[in-house]
Amino acid sequence: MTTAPIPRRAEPDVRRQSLIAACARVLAREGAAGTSVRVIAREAGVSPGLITHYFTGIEALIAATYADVDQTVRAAMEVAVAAAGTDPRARLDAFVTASFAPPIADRALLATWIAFWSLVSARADIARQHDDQYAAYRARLTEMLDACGVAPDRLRLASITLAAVVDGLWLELCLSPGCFSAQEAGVIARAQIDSLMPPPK
Amino acid sequence: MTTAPIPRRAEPDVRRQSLIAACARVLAREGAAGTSVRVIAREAGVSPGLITHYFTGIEALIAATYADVDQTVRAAMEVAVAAAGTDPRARLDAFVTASFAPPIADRALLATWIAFWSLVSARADIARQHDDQYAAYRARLTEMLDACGVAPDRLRLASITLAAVVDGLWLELCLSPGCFSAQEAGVIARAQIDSLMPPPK
DNA sequence: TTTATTGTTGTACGATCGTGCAATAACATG
DNA sequence: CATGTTATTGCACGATCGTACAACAATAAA
Repeated sequence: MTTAPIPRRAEPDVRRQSLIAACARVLAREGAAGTSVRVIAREAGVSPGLITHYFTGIEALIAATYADVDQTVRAAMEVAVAAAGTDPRARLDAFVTASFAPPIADRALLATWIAFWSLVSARADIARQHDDQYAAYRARLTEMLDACGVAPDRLRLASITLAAVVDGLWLELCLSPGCFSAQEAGVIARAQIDSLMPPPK
Repeated sequence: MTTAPIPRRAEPDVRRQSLIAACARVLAREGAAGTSVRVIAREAGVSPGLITHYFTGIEALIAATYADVDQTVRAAMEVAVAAAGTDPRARLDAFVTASFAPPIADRALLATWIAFWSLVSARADIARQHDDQYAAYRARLTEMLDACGVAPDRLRLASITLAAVVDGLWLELCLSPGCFSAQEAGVIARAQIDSLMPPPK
């Protein structure tokens, strides 16, 4: 978890990434209320001024952190899907199962998500970023449901349904880990997929 | 939405409630980042010191606001259920349908929810309050599923499933209102209930 | 080695934060 | 009207906030 010490003078991309990682760590540890420029800078081992140098402000840093987390999640998902082989149903199962396992079901990730959500209501550009990322997520689900033979006129509601189930389970799994297990969440989500499948002929 | 002007000296319960309402309004308008003691006080038309007089701190006020919102939601739910008559399935349908209509599906409510969630990771007492309130919510769902004849050994997963679907739909409906409609959410949730029902004999 | 470039530091600024506390004002009781 | 109670105010305090900017330091080019 601890990052390797970064040389005093780092390449912009490396430093940028280290600031994003530090922001995610602070959000997870302190919560959104305790996340400030100075705390993040200390966490990253740099001076506070450097954050202003790389980002317009702290909200831009949170937005960038959210985008980064989103990309991490997406990559982990695709790895799980690729490992499941070529059967469309097996790939869809792997997709939802991965949603409840590390590194996706993680308190640190949730903290970033929540901090980002808290900006959606007040800032239009953040709201659009959320719309875009969520649309891409549902589009991916739609693709996989289509490959499983779900009828085209049912695709829209089916993807919304599956996204809602997975999100609801993921959220509660992170917020109240003692309530039910990741295994149970997987069972529920796969049963949900069953009920969305076209009837066998 | 605007509250009637409160007499300079109010009964403690009335004043307390007006501070909670002001906190909810500020959370909805400014987001969690812009919610401070002074802003809430100005919104409520009182001096900043009064908030310290009624609450231990701003986090206690947010926790109280969350508890109040939870109670409002619960009351609205029960009204909808009672209006649905005595048929268990009709009552359950009314329960989930009400989740996607005002005053439950509301941006102001969501803002309070998110602000509260952002405190869960960092504060143990807040985490327990969340656990308790969510357990009560699922217990109510379990009751209604039981009344519909769901087998006892399926009750646990069934209630978790339905709670996840409703939560996921509610969350996305509030965050991205343009993505799908409340009517569509209702259709999805009722279809979910269908698939949880015991097979007709 | 000298020069140019630029990542990085450190600090200072004004604003706002949450909180504590004495003073004030409204109401109940006599 | 006088008196006690308490809701409420208004301000001051120290801390922390986000940001700006001049100085510094590390690297590449000449």
